[in-house]
Amino acid sequence: MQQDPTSPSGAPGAPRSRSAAKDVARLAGVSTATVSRVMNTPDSVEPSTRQKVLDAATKLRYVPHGAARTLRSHRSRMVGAIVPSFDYALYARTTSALQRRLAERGYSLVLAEHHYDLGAELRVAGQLVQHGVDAFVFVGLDHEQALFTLLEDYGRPYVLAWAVDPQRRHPSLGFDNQGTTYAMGRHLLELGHRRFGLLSAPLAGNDRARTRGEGLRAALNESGLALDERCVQYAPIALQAAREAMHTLLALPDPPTAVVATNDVFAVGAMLACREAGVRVPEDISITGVDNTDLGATQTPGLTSVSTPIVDVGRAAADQLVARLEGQPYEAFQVFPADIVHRGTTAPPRVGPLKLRG
Amino acid sequence: MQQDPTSPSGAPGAPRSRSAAKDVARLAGVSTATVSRVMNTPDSVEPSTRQKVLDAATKLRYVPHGAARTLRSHRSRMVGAIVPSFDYALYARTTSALQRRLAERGYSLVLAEHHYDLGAELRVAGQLVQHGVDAFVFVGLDHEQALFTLLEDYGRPYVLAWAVDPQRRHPSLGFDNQGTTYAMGRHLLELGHRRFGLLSAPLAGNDRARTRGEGLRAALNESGLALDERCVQYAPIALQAAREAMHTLLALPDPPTAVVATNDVFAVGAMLACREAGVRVPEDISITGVDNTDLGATQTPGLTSVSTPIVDVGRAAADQLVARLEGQPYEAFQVFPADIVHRGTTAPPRVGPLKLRG
DNA sequence: AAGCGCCATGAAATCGATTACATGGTGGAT
DNA sequence: ATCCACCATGTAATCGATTTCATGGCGCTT
Repeated sequence: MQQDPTSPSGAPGAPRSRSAAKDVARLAGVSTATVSRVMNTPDSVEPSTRQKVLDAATKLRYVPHGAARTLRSHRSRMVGAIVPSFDYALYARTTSALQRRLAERGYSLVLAEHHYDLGAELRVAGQLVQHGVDAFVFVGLDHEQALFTLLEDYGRPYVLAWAVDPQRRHPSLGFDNQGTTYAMGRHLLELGHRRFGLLSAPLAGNDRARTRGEGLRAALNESGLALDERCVQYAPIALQAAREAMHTLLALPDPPTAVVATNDVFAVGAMLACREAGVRVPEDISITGVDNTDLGATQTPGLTSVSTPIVDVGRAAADQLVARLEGQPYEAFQVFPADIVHRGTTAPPRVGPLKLRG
Repeated sequence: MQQDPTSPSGAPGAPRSRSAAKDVARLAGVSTATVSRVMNTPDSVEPSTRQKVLDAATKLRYVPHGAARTLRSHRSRMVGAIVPSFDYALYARTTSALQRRLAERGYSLVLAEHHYDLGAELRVAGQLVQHGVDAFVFVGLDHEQALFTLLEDYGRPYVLAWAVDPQRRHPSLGFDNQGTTYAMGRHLLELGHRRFGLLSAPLAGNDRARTRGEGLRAALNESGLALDERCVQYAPIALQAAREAMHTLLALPDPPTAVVATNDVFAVGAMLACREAGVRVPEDISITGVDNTDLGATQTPGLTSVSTPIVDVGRAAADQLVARLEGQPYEAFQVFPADIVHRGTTAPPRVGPLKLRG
């Protein structure tokens, strides 16, 4: 099905006479300045004139030329969000909330991924600055210094989401990542667990993973316990990688009785590995996640997890950036609560040794 | 935590002296025309001159002004994708593949949702056209006629993804949606099922749901069977809605022995309902999904589903649009295979009546 | 050595809106 | 009745790059 590039299929090659402000001005018998005023500050123009302009604009199906507008006014009404990955349901939900809120306020969302590569994040941000994006949302606290330099050079407001900067150097909206796994650690300690595993994303450039790991360690330290480093596994955020990591843990001579995963994907991957190995959850081993996704909630048994306020974060990010772009007051730092959701994957530790199938 | 709008936190108010082409030109001792040529058609300028310009650009950290470039050249290097929802993992994966491929070719992705509202889709597309987006990806075949008019008026290439237009009026990349459920129907018929349920998204504006429903009906018709309309449930794409719809089906005096869901979310929602009602899958009832998501694959038992080639679709969409924007030949229509993935949710029908718990 | 054409480069018009400044008219104050 | 202020509107400069067109220089041909 080779298609000739000049074929009319899909859309014709040339704009079929896009009408510009001057066309509207001519038809309405006013100047382009007045057309512009009608579009931007309607109150500043006489109602009868305004109506003439609006009628003309409708008749000509006039749509302002965004690039021209941006060039002159230095505002594009586009907000960029650069997230690690669309593929993890969490980012998708935040992004969805963000986009919805922005759209309500007349802004568009430009979205990009960096696949956990902060260098890529910087490059993409540069591209978006070039496209004239007005403001940015980034995920987490870890970023290249050059990213902040870029944003300051170009005067672009930004907000970090999903975590709150303890030093308050950057506006940030999120929740207590460390608290999520700390709470899980406490819960499991109270159930009687003493030997823990940790399933984490690679730490480089990922403060969420790092602080979540620290949460568990903090809980253990409080009880005079420490994490055996052989029980710590790092893997990219994917079901299969988590599954393999869990198999490694299960193959240990003395496997943990409780495994804390820093997100639900890892936890579900771990459950998969347990199923394959014939290890029962929670009777033989307890597993917990973070983020409270449908993926975890629908497992058998349902995954005990922490509900993170990701929709609030998305909405708040939109609100903050729009407020800043429009010179309104705003809350630079906001912390939303994250609550543990008890389901069926935790129980007191098994007594006696773990028997693997096969 | 009120923040003064003029506060320096986050980013300073004004661009810290962005340098423009004329600055680079001055430093390199050339004209702005030459700077432009270095950026766009490097081969057309003397290597020594080119190097001087590049050095100057680096020194001044010159970044071309996208809006100015778009205004003059009528190209923004932005591609828009308007999907029903980010929240469904499928769209996220396609979008991810799309973005990655576009980024490789120097294009950015502008993303928006329409929440299954074709009017909203049209409005958002209008906004993006206004922002100067060069080309568009839409999901499915059902769209407002005005959308196509808009795109033609402004000469914007577009491609429909996730389905292939049987009349070939619009460039489209996808797979055989009807075939997915047809295959499931055949499979279940061969297992001996005669009484079917259908769990579907609302049909309005959703050709994927419609054709998937038709696939099952076609399979049944071939065997001289018909779908009992009381066994057809429509629900928004959400776990809870699907769960409730399934409870309705189970409460029927004569419930189906096999339920075909038009996507994995519905199927998993149905599995949830079965668990709650004490109905065993697949012994008491068979359930199938479409899209082969992790959500379905990790259930117990694993959901039998159809693997849809969504990553291929995303990549192909990027390739086609870039080719068209750059005047290269392209494939206007592409069909990718979708394969059934057998897991554990189908079995021959139970003999004897279904007993509900509680 | 003269002439021709090509290539690299510069000057200036241009894209389409916003906006600073200018202007004319209207209403209110005195 | 006069003057001032203000408001609605128009005129024209401007944003920053691309692109058309013009030009000068160089090499090649004969």
